Amino acid sequence: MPDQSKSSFLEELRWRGFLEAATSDNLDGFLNVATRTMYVGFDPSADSLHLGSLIPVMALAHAQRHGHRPLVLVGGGTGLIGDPSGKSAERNLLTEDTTKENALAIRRQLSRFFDLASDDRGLMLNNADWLCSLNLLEFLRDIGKHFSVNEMIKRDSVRTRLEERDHGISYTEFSYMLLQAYDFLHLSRHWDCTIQMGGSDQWGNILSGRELIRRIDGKISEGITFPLLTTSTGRKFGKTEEGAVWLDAKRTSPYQMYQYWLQTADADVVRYLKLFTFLGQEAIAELETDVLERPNERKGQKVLAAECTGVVHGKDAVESVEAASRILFGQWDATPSPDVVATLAREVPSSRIPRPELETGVPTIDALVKTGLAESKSAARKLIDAGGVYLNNIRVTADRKTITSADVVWPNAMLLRAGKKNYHLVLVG
RNA sequence: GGACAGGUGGCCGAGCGGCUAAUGGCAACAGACUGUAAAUCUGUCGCUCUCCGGAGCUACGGAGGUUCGAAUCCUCCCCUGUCCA
Repeated sequence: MPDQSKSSFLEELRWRGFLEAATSDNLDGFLNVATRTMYVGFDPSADSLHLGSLIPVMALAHAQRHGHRPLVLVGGGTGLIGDPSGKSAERNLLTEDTTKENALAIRRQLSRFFDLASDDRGLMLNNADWLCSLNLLEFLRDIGKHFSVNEMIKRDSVRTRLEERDHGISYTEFSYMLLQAYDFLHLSRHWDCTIQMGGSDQWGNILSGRELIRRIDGKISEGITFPLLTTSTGRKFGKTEEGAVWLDAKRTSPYQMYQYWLQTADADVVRYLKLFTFLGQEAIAELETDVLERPNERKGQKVLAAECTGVVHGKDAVESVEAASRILFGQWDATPSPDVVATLAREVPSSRIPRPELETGVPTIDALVKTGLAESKSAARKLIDAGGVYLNNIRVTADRKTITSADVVWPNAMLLRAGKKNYHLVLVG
């Protein structure tokens, strides 16, 4: 990892578009003086991060590259309470054991972005370790005393909840900001953590923590918030129709992740290159020109997809995924080698069908449902009617086609497709 | 605890005894055009079956009831919001 000066960290965040707001105008000076420890909180409700968490992850990675110490705070304690407004029953049932397991999985993923091997390079803590043993009376007396309800209810996040018709706010949720402020205080005391970063919705919480530290310990700490990312079409970044794009290959295959990045809109691609790759300013400027002058080549998207998928899943995975994509979206290969089929089988969603079943014939509709390309039989029927189903790249027409062994044109495999880009490889045998 | 207002399909939001699988908008999906974009146009959008004409089943917070017939009326319950000397 390149060793750059500490002060340029902020500059890097700035040109890459990470900076939404900062608590001080003189953060440069603050960062210049020493190696700073800076933390971001992560939610351990799943055993994997998804692309929505990528901005803070990248920010922490840049921090380490600039000589600072990233601190990952897993919200194991706050996760036990859960967000009362969230309807997800799952979240409230989180046990301490699950959050610990999840934290381990998340740690593995983060290690691909920055070094967590030694405490002085970067570290990961779980707030369950100090929140669970809190004593209510002591907490109210020592911490609660520093919070003015008058100010708390002025918070945007609280006020909208108070004013909105159908959402109230429970006492538990209202107290959440105290806990997060307390986290910051704890980290400041025990790990010399002086900076908290987070999404722009965290601004208020960050300020609370900063204020608490100032009042109780008389120390100065700072905060940085990141912009809320939306796609140019207004959709939430990192989500597809199927849900979040996860970093875990078991949840979202490298192929799917690669495809997600590849489908980035022209209007977003440069912004994403800055935020989600480690490419330098010149390299990105070059790609920007490419996107402007030859948008149809989608070079920016290709680099973005390769870089991002590469960090998470490794270079080999990228090569394999690119090969698969070439076959599916490039020239149709009527007689691929078994190698090519194997590559596809690794990257594209696939399933297996026994040859005897094919001898009797499988209705296309059933195949669509079984492969998950259609949600129900009637959906599959409608899909065929609309002309959106392809077997081995040939449109399946409305007649009731049965798939038989005669359709196995590839070595022990058939390619089923719904729409333009939903492929499913059916392996035979 | 009381008074009032609400709970309709992924979301918003109409309907307020039969013509309602439920207007409209958004989202989503497919097709055309393209660059595996965007915009636009067309179609689809509860489930199952279909000779593609349609047929059956399940749905309007939950459970009962009135009625030939209920998302619509009644009773009880649950949930949400607003207000309360």
